[in-house]
Order: sequence, then C-alpha cells, then structure tokens
Amino acid sequence: MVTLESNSDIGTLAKQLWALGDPVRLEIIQILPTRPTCHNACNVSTIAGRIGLSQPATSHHLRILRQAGIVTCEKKCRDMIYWIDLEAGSAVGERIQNLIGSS
Amino acid sequence: MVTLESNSDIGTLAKQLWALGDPVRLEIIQILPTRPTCHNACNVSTIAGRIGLSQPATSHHLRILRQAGIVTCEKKCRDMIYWIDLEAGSAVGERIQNLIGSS
DNA sequence: ATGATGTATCTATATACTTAAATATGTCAA
DNA sequence: TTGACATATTTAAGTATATAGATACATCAT
Repeated sequence: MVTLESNSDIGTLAKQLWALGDPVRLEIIQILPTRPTCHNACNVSTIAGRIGLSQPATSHHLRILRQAGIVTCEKKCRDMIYWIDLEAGSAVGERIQNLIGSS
Repeated sequence: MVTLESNSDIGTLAKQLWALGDPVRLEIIQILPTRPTCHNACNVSTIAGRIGLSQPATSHHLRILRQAGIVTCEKKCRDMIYWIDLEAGSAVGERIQNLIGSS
C-alpha cells in the first residue's frame, strides 16, 4: 500500500520537479520569501522587473509554480503577494533522497 | 563569490530538476540500482520492457538523465549497464533545500 | 478613472515518441 | 584466423504535442 501510495505520488513529484526545472522559475524561487510579506519584492510587477520578463510571462511561471503547490499566493491590498510553501518545497527534496536511495 | 558560483549553478540545477521532472524518468530512477551491477535490470532492453517503452525511447530518456549527470553508464560485455550517480542525486535534493530556505 | 493582475489567443520553439538505419560487440562455423 | 550472422545500443529523420513568450482584453480593488 505504501508502494501504491508512493507510486501514485510519482506524477505529483514529477510535476513539482518539472516546475522547478526551469532557470527562470528557480530565479523566482530565489526572490520569493518564505512567508507572506509586503516588504520584499513579492508582487508580480516587481518580480517581473527583477527577472527581466513581462508581467504576463511572470504570471504564467508563477501559475505553474502555484499549480505544483510550491508557491502560495494571497490578495493583499491591491497586490497579489506570493511566497514559497516551505513544507511542500522541502518535501520535494526529501522525496528525491528517498527515491534515489531506495534501490 | 558564493552568490556568483551558486548563480552559475542554477542552469545546471534546473537541467537536473527538469530531467527528473518526468514520470517515465522517475520510474527509470526507481528501477536503476545505485551501483554498477548486472544482476538487476540495468541494461536498456530490460528497462524498456519494464516501463513499457521502446528501446530507442528508453535510450533517449537515459541519455537525458546521463547528460544531467544523474545516471552513469558503462559498457559491460555487450550490454550497456546504467546506475544512479548517488552523489549527484542527493546533491540535487540538498540544493533544493538550500535554495528554498535561503530567502 | 487608474493601476495591478489574470485570462485568451497566437506564434516560434522544444520535447517525446516511433520507425528506420548505423555502429559496435560478441558468437559461431569453416 | 577469418568471414558471416546475431544482439544491443545509439543516432537520424519525421511527426504530433507541449511549452514559453508576447499582445490584447477582461476583471477587480482603490
């Protein structure tokens, strides 16, 4: 059952790894904070400016990260602020270790 | 300098994560041993049979994993045997943790 | 109305897969 | 040993699908 469970999780893990497997999105991850805050560059426009991409394109990448469960967002005032889902993020790292060391 | 170094590594890390971000390749990772051995299913044909894919397609996925430095291969007799590069593999997991916890 | 974000649509590029051909290595008979 | 065949893998060519990015439009709060 554990096998079945982890097996069905493979699609999810692959999705998360794929979402992280892009230089632009890794750069976004580096910029994003780990907690919801307005102090740093956590709204889409500022992130777009820092990585040198248009706002829609940045929004697109953020959506991919969000759908993979790696980042979370919330409407604060008039901005949409993004931050990293620490739990999900570190779970990805752990799953890789478990997967590789299991054979 | 650490920043610059880790910055130039981002492309490599992205490539490794992208290589791992595919259900088929994760399945291959699950099958592959962590040391060169002929006992298990470590040659291309057997792997192809286990994941239900053609040999060329399997070879293609193995090539991607190899170019990302996640698996290693060596010619043994007439077969090409593959195994996981443990060091590189666990380094990926660690880098994710460091990247996410840094902000 | 204004400013910020998300969605839709479209184009260029990249990826995954298959079939077919090439390469390399080992086996067997003469 | 030599030549012919068999096996395993890689590479190439071609096609269908997926993705990244831009532009334009819709939405929502101030």
